[in-house]
Amino acid sequence: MLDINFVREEFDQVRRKLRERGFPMEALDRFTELDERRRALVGNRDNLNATRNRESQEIGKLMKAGRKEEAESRRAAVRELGDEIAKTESSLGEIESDLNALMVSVPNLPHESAPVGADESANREVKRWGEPRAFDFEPRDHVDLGAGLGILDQERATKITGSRFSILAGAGARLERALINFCLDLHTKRHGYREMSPPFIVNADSLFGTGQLPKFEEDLFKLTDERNFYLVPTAEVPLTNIYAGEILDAAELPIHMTAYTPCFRSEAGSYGKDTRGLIRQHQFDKVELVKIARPEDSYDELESLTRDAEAVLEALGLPYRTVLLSTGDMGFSAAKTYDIEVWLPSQKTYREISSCSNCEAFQARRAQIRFRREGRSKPEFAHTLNGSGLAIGRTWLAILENCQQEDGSVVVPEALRPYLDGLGRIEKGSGAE
RNA sequence: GGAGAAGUCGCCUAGUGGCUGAGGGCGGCGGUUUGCUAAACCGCUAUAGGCUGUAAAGGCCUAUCGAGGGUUCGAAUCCCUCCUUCUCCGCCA
Repeated sequence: MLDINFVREEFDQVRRKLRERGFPMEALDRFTELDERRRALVGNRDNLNATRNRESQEIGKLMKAGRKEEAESRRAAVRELGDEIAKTESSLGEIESDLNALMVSVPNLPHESAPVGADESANREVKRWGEPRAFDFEPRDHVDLGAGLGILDQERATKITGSRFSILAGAGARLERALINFCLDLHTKRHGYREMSPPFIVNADSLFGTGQLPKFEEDLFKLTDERNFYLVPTAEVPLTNIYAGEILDAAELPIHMTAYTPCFRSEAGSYGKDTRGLIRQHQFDKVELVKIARPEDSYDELESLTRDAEAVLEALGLPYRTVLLSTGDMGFSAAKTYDIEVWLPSQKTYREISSCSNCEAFQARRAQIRFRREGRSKPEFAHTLNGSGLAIGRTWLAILENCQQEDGSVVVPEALRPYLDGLGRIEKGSGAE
């Protein structure tokens, strides 16, 4: 959510930046009118309340003094005042809910450094690491490799649940678990993040806080439970909301957290996209990085968070590139986003494996995450950041594809072997134990 | 799942309809005193919104006693619903 005072005072700038993002301008047109009417009604209501408070107190005094008739005669007038307050209150309620609906649907403003453009074609590559391997045979994709090794079973998963679910088996399942532990160890031991194990089910308030609700409900799995519970679409939601509604001490910042969770996404509207393999699943694992930082530090924190995610790929020896997303390609809550894309030999292209964003105060304002500087200053909204470090499913398939051998086996990256009892190569039968 | 108790300004607590538009204590901040500490004493002590105003500030008003409704001229206080926590029983990884 944007600061309403900022929207009012810098309306032209807000319009320009939202246009760069592709936000429909018509939606903004009602802002000024709603905002002005709201303030007028609030003033009105407050004055009426003040009068009523005074009158009621008078009545109290009269009662105490035993002047019952006088009190009684005043009572009727105050009752009418009450009706007027109720009327004002109800028109104010309508305006506020309209204004709130507008404010809540407006995406974050892009940072100045984000390339202006309508879609991913305007993204700017900022880094490339590693050389895509030159194969002396035709590389297979991870579906062929995984099925061939008996470590990936999509058909049976479809039987159990449906499409876009999968079963990892034997060494495939162990590889997934190894990747989770590897990522967590790297981020906790080397990068200084605190490991958290949050709920995998969250309430609607939490999803509102990070920006998934109310606009993107169709992307979520909602429980039929009468409580408004949802499966987590990413650990960003529970982690960022840990400090919702709190005022932190400045000395506590920055907070660096990491967590492994499964992620559940309904992938509504993505039918026909990436239907083959593990690229786009309804359930996938992810190790997430979340930071809560002081505003003046948040862009440095974004750089280091992105570095922390890149470090995973470097440790695994997987070639990647990092792109700075354009204004039109960024997510709802982000002010600036780097996507990290891993090289996939089967597709001969880089595919997203991590997305690292600075949300500035956008989420903090929704979730009321504040901090107080030393001394007695007013609480300020913190900045929140998040990034994948990494998406485990996509890392799993990237390893299969990049480390495949002509015979269909897969050489395990050195860094991962301690997590697999020294297993150096996944070949047929190697995961049977 | 059943039975009971409770949720007040960072913490503890007073408060059963109108000097509570929330009192006290602790903690914190500022000050007085002091060779230095300590003690003592004095003052301050939340968040949000509106109006006004400014170099900053300040001033006035409103709302907030777990949340939301209701009764009333007036609700921390009475009524209803919900949430959370605690205790006991049952079940359970």
